[in-house]
Amino acid sequence: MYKKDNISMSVIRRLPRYYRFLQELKNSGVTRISSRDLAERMGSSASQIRQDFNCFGGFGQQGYGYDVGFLYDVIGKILGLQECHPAMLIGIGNLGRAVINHMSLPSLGFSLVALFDIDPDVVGTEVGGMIVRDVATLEDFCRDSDVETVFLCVPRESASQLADVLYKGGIRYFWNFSHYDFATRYPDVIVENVHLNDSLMTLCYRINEDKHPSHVE
Amino acid sequence: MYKKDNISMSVIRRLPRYYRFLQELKNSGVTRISSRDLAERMGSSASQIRQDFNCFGGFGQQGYGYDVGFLYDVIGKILGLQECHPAMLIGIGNLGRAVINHMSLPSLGFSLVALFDIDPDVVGTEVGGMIVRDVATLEDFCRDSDVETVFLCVPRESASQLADVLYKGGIRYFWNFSHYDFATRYPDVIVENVHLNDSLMTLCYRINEDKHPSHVE
DNA sequence: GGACGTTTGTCAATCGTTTGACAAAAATTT
DNA sequence: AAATTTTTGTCAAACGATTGACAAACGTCC
Repeated sequence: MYKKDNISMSVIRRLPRYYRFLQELKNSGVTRISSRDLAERMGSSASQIRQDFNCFGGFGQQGYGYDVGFLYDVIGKILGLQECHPAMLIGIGNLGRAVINHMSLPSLGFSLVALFDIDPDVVGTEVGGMIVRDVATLEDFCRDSDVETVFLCVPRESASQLADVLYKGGIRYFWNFSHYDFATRYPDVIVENVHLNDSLMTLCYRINEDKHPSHVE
Repeated sequence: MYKKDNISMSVIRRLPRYYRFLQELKNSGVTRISSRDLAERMGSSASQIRQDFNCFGGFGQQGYGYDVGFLYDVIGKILGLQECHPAMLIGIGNLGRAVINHMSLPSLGFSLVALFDIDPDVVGTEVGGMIVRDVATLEDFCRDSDVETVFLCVPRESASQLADVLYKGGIRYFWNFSHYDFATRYPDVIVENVHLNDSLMTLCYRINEDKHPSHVE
């Protein structure tokens, strides 16, 4: 597949949203869509949509538009969702369980191969068809497996304690819910942060802005 | 407080991160910091930090830098975290429970005043010191209360069913974990989305990119 | 208190992203 | 089959964000 040299993060972060909208269209039986139509539905611009898709080559046809099913598949391929990156998840609290039980990881390019927790009451129990391991065995597990991805569903302090073990164990890909900053500490890791606090603070700002226009107090 | 006319979202979304780093500095007893120091710790640039802060007025002092405690407080004020926006949360699953039990909402500008779920086994139970209400009573609750904010921890389908009830009930601020798109459907609402799927797909892309440089398959 | 080093606040330059415009290509209509 | 309409792919312009540079202000040292 053709691919522009430098795809910007802005484009990449829009791909999952395109994917979602195309899935919807597909499910509701729509087989073709123009950039203008799609832009209207998504609240973006036709120009941007065409620009984005053309980073990876021309998938459309003049006078016709884009084939919904084809485009959906193409974006899935670009994102690499057919892959199956083995991942481990640490922290079997509510958040960890939400990920384990309510996300379709295989359709997102991952498969969970191990769960860890520190709580003796949780270690040894079954969650999502797997037995939760003791986080004390994490180092061994990292050494003996080829897993490179971790979903980190623990508080900041736990994350800071685990960081070195994970890095030394060869983990390079982090889906990080903690407030621990991996990217600044390890130069060669790839981190995707989900900071619920940050998101909520941003909402707070925007609400205040909405209620008291043009003045910060 | 002074404030530039148009603060860009890029700046706003960096504020919570500044806030977090400043809190750390404060906790470890650091009382002053220069933009250069802070930039180094955060992996950003001194120039950007100064530019960002100066959107809201000059909080630093030449030859000295920034007072950590003061700056921390100022950013808290800018974000409006001293506010206490009443919010309701819908969807008492793992995700909802994670928010209820593990986030310090009062320090993020919110307070939970009502919980809703659709599951008869959950309705009536106590979670986080509150009794879970039946989502069937949502419409009444919206009418009788002045809550304008909802934390939506339900799947897409439930969100689409609730959307109109919420909007008609006067809800205008959404912290949205579902894949339902409020912003494109209601013009005058403020939505802060947390899309776990999108985040994970992005990680998948970046992993593939890392493993097979410069070629998408 | 004067000289020197530090660091901010700010402006301009650079860089990246989004938007607008239009030729070329395909579909559709007549 | 020619004319018209639709729509892409792409290039350039406009816009927005980040970086770099430097004067002015302050702190520190002697």
